[in-house]
Amino acid sequence: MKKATSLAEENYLKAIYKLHERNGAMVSTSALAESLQVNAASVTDFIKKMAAKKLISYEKSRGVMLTEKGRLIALSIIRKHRLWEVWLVTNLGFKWDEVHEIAEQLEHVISDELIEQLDKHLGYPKTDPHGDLIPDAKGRFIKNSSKPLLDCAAGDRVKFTGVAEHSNSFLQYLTRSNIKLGDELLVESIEEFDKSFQVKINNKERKLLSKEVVKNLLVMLL
Amino acid sequence: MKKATSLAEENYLKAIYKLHERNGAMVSTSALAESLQVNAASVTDFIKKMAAKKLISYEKSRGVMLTEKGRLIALSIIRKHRLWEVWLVTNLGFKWDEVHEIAEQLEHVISDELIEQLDKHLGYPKTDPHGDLIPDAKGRFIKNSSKPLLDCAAGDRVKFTGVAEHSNSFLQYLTRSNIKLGDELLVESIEEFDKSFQVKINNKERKLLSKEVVKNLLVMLL
DNA sequence: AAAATAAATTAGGTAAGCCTAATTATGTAT
DNA sequence: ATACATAATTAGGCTTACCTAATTTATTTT
Repeated sequence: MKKATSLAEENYLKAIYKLHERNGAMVSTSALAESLQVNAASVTDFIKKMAAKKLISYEKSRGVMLTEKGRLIALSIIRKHRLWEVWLVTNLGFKWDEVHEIAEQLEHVISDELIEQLDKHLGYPKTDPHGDLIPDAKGRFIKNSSKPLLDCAAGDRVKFTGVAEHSNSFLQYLTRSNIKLGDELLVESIEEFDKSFQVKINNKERKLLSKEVVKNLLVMLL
Repeated sequence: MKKATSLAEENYLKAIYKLHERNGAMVSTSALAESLQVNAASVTDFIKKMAAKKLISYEKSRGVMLTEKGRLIALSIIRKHRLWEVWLVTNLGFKWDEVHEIAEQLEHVISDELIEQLDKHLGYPKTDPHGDLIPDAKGRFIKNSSKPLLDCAAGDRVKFTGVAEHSNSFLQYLTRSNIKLGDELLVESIEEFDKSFQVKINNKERKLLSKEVVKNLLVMLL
């Protein structure tokens, strides 16, 4: 029951995975430093050690990428994080904007048996409370075809399936606006000037959503 | 959300609490070293720092005791550990001999809100899967009057409420012997020579239990 | 292309929590 | 009370993961 990967390594791997997912290609020292809230010099230090362990590949002054080994560990952390989030929301009654910090701690608990039992207990969920996909035990996703609402056209009927922005302020804005995962949205019109969207939610309320909002709402065409 | 008490401190506090509970009075450096599986010199080092933080009182070469502050932290860790064990057994289907290591990790997750929600979710259990009492959020126990079966007399009818020994081998022995928490035990006879007990379980099976076993079975008179 | 700016790296340090080896206290037996 | 054994402490080191300051490398701007 010895720890193969330290807490810090797990956090670096997760951060690299997420930064790569957002921006593609190599992840820079400064991006990592910003994301992990540590000094860039510490990052340089640390990534050298991780490269020596073959968790990442590192091109000096150019950035890092996950190796397959590193990618699988990152995905297992993400899997744990998202399963715990599901549990916190569905079993303990937390709100979607309250679970991140707690899941950040729970994700580091080590026990394959635990996480498989948790998965089973939750009924093998495919997504977390923010609509993010949950990889399986082998790091595989069931990809879906969601895209930003911003990319939709007037007249489109879509289902709200996830968020591209996970800040509490955005999640709380959606909660206050009574927009929930799974809601049906009808794009009634798009304002040319500022790309704000007039939408009808669940065939009931009408709402005006700013470009900043529609950019961060992920939807699937119905 | 900064950590007031480090992981190591939490483990020292818990170990001191448990050693004190078992042996009373001051806890020695060597007992702590043995319990935590670290070198005695490391313990001396560490307890000096903890004493400086007023988590324990330390009398050089004599041992340590928890301060009220330290005791409350120790109890909060024990509370978390036991609540998680209840969850692992009742919700995830683990056996009573499979939960300790996982709970050792979960007990360090920090969130008062989480632990109170968990407590509620579990229906405010008073004991963990081994019959150990769960302190409330303020560190208070509802004391019960259990004692070792060894202290009982022939003819006593008792309920099996807990174990004094938590090793997996003992727990597994009980499982194999089909003796579970809550079972009713009738002491039919006691062998004078070796203090082995002939008991009848739930008014059905007869079993012979060695002194080593009856010493570690905690029971309440019915 | 040179100069200016930004990003990354190197060098040298720190704190936490552990270690071994050497020394000092304490408790026990004679 | 002295000698012996055991327990505790001190001294000096190590590793992990961070830091600051100085330097080097890469990217822009002029």
